[in-house]
Amino acid sequence: MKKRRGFIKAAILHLLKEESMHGYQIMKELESRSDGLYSASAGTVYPALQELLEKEWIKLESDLEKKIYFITDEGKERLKELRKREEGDFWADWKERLIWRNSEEFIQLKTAVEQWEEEMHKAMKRVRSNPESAAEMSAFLTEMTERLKIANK
Amino acid sequence: MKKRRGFIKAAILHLLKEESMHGYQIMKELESRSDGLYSASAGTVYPALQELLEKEWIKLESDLEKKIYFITDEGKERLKELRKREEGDFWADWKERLIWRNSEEFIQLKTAVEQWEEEMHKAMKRVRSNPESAAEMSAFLTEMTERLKIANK
DNA sequence: CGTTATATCGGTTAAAATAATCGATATAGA
DNA sequence: TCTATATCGATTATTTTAACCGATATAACG
Repeated sequence: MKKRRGFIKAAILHLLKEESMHGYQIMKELESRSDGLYSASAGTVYPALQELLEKEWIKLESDLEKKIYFITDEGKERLKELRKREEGDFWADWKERLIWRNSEEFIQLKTAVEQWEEEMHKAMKRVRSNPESAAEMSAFLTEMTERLKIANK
Repeated sequence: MKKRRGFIKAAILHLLKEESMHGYQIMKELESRSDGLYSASAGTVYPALQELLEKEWIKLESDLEKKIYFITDEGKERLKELRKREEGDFWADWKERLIWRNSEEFIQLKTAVEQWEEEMHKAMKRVRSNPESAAEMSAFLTEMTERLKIANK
């Protein structure tokens, strides 16, 4: 479950499989399990809870002032299907991804890629209005590709 | 009108503004106006004609064995709106784009970009599984970006 | 005041869906 | 062979969608 879409709903199902919880508790638990690397926003959790309710994968315990959510049998089945599709430990894998995404190395790399792409965009525009520069650009990219190939070995 | 979607329909409207035509004639005219750089496929033209008919931007002349399409007043209005949005000569601009896209320079550049992107994809996977190499990758990209900035001046 | 608890909003981003186009193929008539 | 019409499924590019983010709000309790 590496994709952004649906991840929070999967995470909620995992948590509720362990024990019933308040929405706020879910938010806090996600933050806790990520060692603070992820702050779940209410804007993410509550709509996800709403959708899981509509699907009846989770339900609310009755007659309480505070909303406690629990997982249904249908929700457990869905979760089982998710587990089939993904190997490894859900939480550990997630944390590993978060650690990477919050690392200094990743942040620098991301910035470098963005800057590169911006400059590439300008270069493509330049080539479009000045086609003579295309050959130079091809040569440059070919050289860079070769260097990267060596590094990729 | 640089986008792929809708271009053929705009081109058909332009042609029919000049004179009524058969579908096949439209195909041939497009090929002719591009000096053979573009071969309009029937798979493109006939569905486009069908859609323009449904919108009643064009109509069929009546009682003929062979289908001759002509532009309606509504079609002329739509064409006028298109003209407002784009400066320059429709056909000349198109041909210029085709010449560029069929040029040796463009083809080489496109290949170079594709190969670069493929190698970048591998590099990103490598970094993901070996985060120590991220700093090296960032440095590489930063160097490339600087070189490209100089060329973009 | 901070924490627990619930909720909504609009903008951004990433993913999904859509459909235009391509290229191949077919039929028919001269 | 050329003129003329049409369809198909895969690929590609574009558009649409909606999940998520971050901000904000309300309320109750200690």
